Parts: sequence; structure tokens; C-alpha cells
Amino acid sequence: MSEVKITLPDGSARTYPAGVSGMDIAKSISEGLARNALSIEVDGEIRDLSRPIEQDASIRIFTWNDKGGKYAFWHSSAHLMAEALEALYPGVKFGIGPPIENGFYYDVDLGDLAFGEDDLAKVEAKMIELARQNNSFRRREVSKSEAIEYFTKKGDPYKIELLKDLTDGSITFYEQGNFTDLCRGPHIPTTGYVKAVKLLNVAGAYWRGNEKNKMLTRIYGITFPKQKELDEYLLMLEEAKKRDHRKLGRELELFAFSEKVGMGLPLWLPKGTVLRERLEQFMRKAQVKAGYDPVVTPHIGSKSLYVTSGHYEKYGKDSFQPIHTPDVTEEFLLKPMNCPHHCEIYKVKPRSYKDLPIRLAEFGTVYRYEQSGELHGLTRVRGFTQDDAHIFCRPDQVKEEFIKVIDLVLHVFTALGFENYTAQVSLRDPANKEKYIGEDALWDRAEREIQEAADERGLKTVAVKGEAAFYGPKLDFMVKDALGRSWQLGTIQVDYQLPQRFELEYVGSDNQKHQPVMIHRAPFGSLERFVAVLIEHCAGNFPVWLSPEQVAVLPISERFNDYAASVINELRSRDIRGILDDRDEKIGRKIRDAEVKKIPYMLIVGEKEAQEQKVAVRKHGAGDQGSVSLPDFIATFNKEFAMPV
RNA sequence: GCCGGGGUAGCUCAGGGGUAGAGCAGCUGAUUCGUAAUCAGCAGGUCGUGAGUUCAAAUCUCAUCCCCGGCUCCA
Repeated sequence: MSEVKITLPDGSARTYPAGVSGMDIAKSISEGLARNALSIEVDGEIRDLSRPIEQDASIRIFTWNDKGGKYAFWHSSAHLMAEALEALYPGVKFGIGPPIENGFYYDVDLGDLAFGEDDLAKVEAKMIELARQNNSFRRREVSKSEAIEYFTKKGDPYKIELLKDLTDGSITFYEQGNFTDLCRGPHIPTTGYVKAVKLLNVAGAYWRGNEKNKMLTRIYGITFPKQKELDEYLLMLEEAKKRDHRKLGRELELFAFSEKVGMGLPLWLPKGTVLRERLEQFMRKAQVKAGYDPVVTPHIGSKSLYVTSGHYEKYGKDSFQPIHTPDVTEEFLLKPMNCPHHCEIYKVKPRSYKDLPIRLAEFGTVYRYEQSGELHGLTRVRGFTQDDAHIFCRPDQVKEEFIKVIDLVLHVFTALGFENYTAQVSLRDPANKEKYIGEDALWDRAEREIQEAADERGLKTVAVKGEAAFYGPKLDFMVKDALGRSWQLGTIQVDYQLPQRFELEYVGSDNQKHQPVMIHRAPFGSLERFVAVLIEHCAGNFPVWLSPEQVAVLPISERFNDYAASVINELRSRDIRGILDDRDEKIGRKIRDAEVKKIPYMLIVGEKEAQEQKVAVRKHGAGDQGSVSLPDFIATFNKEFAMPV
């Protein structure tokens, strides 16, 4: 009998009879590994543990602790849910059912059946019942004709559509219990591995993600090998909800929405405005240092401005419609972008190559008509303020300028403690070139320059096709919110198109006219979205320098209100934002209220403090810190109160 | 925009054909207090909005607006 050499992740090799299964190997290594093994990677391909290995190979056995193990687990769970659905709702048609980052979903066509949240519990129960049957997932290779015949008989049109894109020889079925699905795999050994099931929600999803197609019902779920892990996950979700910026925004009185003002149009309350203005000041400082010139432009612009820029053609019909004047020939648009205005600033006078780069910065408030279903707290709104700037530079300066902007973005992220961001190079979709304007050569050049600049700063980037702006590729900085949803914050974009459309030029050293290149950039992205993500990032416990209220002075009783007032006045004279709680309440109550408001420092003053001219310092979330004189308190924490440089 | 789920007091929520409820917040009074909720009283809602069914609608029907979870979109 022939043998195969199996190389393990630690580099050691073992010999097994040819046709050995992943599970056999796991058993030969340890009982525990065999018990926890979910899938196996064989020469880079993730497979079922049951598949025989016929040739020498490097392997890695995946457990719940590996992404490859979890994915197999959740993929199998999707099949289990499908089996349950088919048992409960005969005739249900299946789309796709993949594992996702946290769990899995299956897109199904339930015909006329209205499937609501109430049905989820029923399906959950059925899934548990089927899991207990501990059926094996069996893999079977089928021919294309056989597969089509099967799904034709079963009446599953979506599967047949999927099969059309597959070629003979690569088609496999997986069966467990009474359920058979077209599937590439891999799967866990049996359904019995699934011990805990939670179906989270139902949502509509267009077949194949195309809004022209039929909308299927998408059921999201998550499963675990242990009930305890599910309980922990659900608890984690509860905790995440407490960080939701919409909830904290209301509780901390940062912002609000009003139906009367209009959906997606945030109202910044006094405390939110402090926070926002501190961020603006921080950025202004950094930009002055980096050689930017602040400018201000109006909130509306003549329609022709956007016809020139191309925005009107691209977005005009889906946007806020033009504003009319008594003179019917005039039309203005609420500005959806600041760049056209800035182009016109560039054009106010002839520019020399010696003037470049010119960096025009503006906290520009823009308005975009987002679809109603898209609005989401502060992260997706219809009116927002970008920390926008446009850099007009010579072609030979693009990379250097781009790198400087990356540094600025990283400076912001570092100052605010964002460590878990992804840098995404957003490229054209080569299959849909009509979505973009401009020549191929310029696009290629811009895409190359972005990648080079990112590499030069050592950024780990992910390139995503089809995410570019219509006028150019971007480098986007993505951050996740409390519930794991990804949002774009900072963005840097190279643009050769607008300079062309606006006929921007400069006189070169050769005394000839040349076209500058534009770099659009916004390190925050928008103040609104940035604040939203910041709130969730720090759960409302802002860095002290950003905190709307930095210190609460809490007199023990009315008798010490005068001393407390002198303390708060001294703080305010040092530009420290404080409140005085001189209500007729007990100190425990005042402390509790200040804690709930997440005020970083509480200064408690009573008999002793008034006599000794001290303050009793209490830190939010950390408790009593002892008494010091007020000047000592200010000196000790001054760094925290001041804006970082 | 599409699919599903929701809108009851400022907030969190109960009530599901028969005169609108609680806790917290608010106001008034008492209390003058040492590190996360003092006590008492009062006030507060055309039950998102508009139609319809009914003797009677917060409750049932329809429409509409807004919110929530996704999908599509995102200059």
C-alpha cells in the first residue's frame, strides 16, 4: 500500500497510508484535536475532514479558533437552517447561503408566505431538532447535467441559474439528512456539532445583489458549538448596543433629529457642538501647520457649475432638485461637493508652477439626497460637513503631496486612538468602465500613484475594485462601529478629471501652460460620521480635551456653594470647561449624575476643602483620587485638558 | 427606493374594542447632607398623521410619515 507524507504546520512530517482522512490525522495527533477539528486546509485548499488525501501535502487542521473552522461551522449551519426551512415550509426555493464574519445567512424565496420575526423561533427549534439527529454532511461530485436535472425536478430556479456559471467537474453536492444542496463546501463532519442556534433577523435581499432582480428573504443567524458561547455573544451584542451613537447622542445631549426639520438633517445640541468645534480646531491647527489655506464658499452654486464638474450628469436626477429664483432662467443647486467652488477659487488668477502646490481647505457643509432607507444616525445623513481640502499640484508633486496627506490622516487617527482601521485602495471596476469619466491612461497612473504612496508609508492596504469615485481612485480609511459595521472615514483621492473640465492651468518653467492635478482629501471624512464613530469607539467617554464638560464641581451642601463658585470660575479662566452642580441634592446624587453624564473629573468641595483651599478629585469610572489644591489639580491634568498638537 | 419589524409622557416601557398607566426626568415643598439615585406632592399624552369599520378605536382596516434591521446606493 502506498503512503503519503503529511507536513504539519510546525514543519514536522508524518507518514500515513494514502487516502488518509483529515479526521484520521487529527486522531493520530491527539484526542482533543480530533474532538475539536472542524475542517482542514490541504495545500492551501480548505476541505472537509472526511476527504481522503491521496498525495503528499501540507496540512493545517482548523478548529473553532480558526477562521477556516468557524466558516465551515457556519456554512454547515446555513445548510442546517435550509433543511429546517424545507421541513417547515415545503416548496421553499433557495438562493445562496454563505458564512459571514459573524454567523451566516440564507437567501430564500418563500413565495407568498409572509415570514416575520415570529417565525424565527420556530425555525430555531427545528434546527436544534435536526442538529440532534447528528447527520453527516456527505460530499458528492455530480455532473452538470445531473445537477440541473436534480434542481429542475425539485423546482429550484436559483440553483439552476447558479449552475449555469459552473463547469463540469467542479460541481459538488452536499447532503445531510433529507436535504441536498449545491455547494462547494467544506463542511463540518455532522450536524451534531451545532449545539446553540440563534436566528437574528430577517431582511430583504435582491437576488444576486441586483435591485432589478426579485427580492428574496434573507435570514441571518449564528450558531455555536456551546450554549455558553452563544450566551456570551448575545451579551456582547447587548453591550455593543449601549455604545450606539444614536443612543449616546441622545443621552449625552450631543445631537438630535426632528421630523419637522427633515429626516437625515442633524441638529447639533450645545454639547455636541463643543465636541465638534474642538475637532474642527484640532484639524485647523494641523492644516495650518501642513500649509493649507482656509477658504469659505457658499452653500449653493449655479447649476452650470455642476454641469461643468460632471456631478450634475452623474447625480442630478437623484439629488435635491434645483432651487429656482424669480428669474426662471436661473437655477442653483445645494452644493453636494466643495471641489467645484474650490476650482473656481484656483481660477481667480493665473497660477505659476512656483505657486504650487496650493492647498485650499474648508469645513464645507454639503447636501446630498440619500435614499430614505439609507439614513442612519449621524453616519449617513443628508446634510453634513466635510473637513474638505483640495490640493492643486504639479504632476511631479502628486506622490509627495499624497504621502503628506496620509501622514495627516494618520496623525488624526493616532491623536484620537483609532488603531483598528483598514486602508482601502478603491479602484475602478474594469467591467463597468462606463461608470467613470476620463482616459484609461490617467486612471492607471492615478491608481499606481495611490498604491505607491500607501506602500511608501508602510500602510497595509486592501484593494477593492468598483469602489472608486466616478472621477478617480481613492485611498479610504475604514473604521468599524460598535456593531461591527464598516464606515469610511478619511478619504484621499487623486483627480485628473476636474482640472480638465474646469480648464485649470498653471504656467510652467518652460513658459507653457500645463494642467495641475487635484487631490481631494478629508481626514475626518465628515464631522458627523467621525463624531458617530468616535462616540462608539470610546463609548461616550471622550478624551478629556474633547469632552463637552471636562469638570463638574460638586459642593457637599449649599453652605459651600460660594467656594465651589470660586473653583469653577478659576477653572473657566483657565479655559477648562466645567459645570457647577449647586442643586439642593445630596453629594451621592450629584456624583451619580456626573458619572452618568460621563464627565471626566468631579471636584467635590465641602467643609474640609473650603478650609484648606483644596478640591477632592474624583475621576470618572475610577473613583476618589484624594485632595489637592486647585492649582495642583490644574497643573497635574493640564495636558489632558489641552488639545494635542 | 425595496423587504421585514416598529411608533403610547422628555426618556425606558406596560396596556391590544368600553373614560390613558408605571419608573426615571421635570416642577413645588421639606431636607443642608462627604464619593453612583433623600422624602412628599404636583404636572405632563387629540396613543406618529389622515381616512374607514363600529353605539364605542391607542386597540381592527387602509393610506401616509418617521424610526429600527438588512438589500441596493453612497460625488
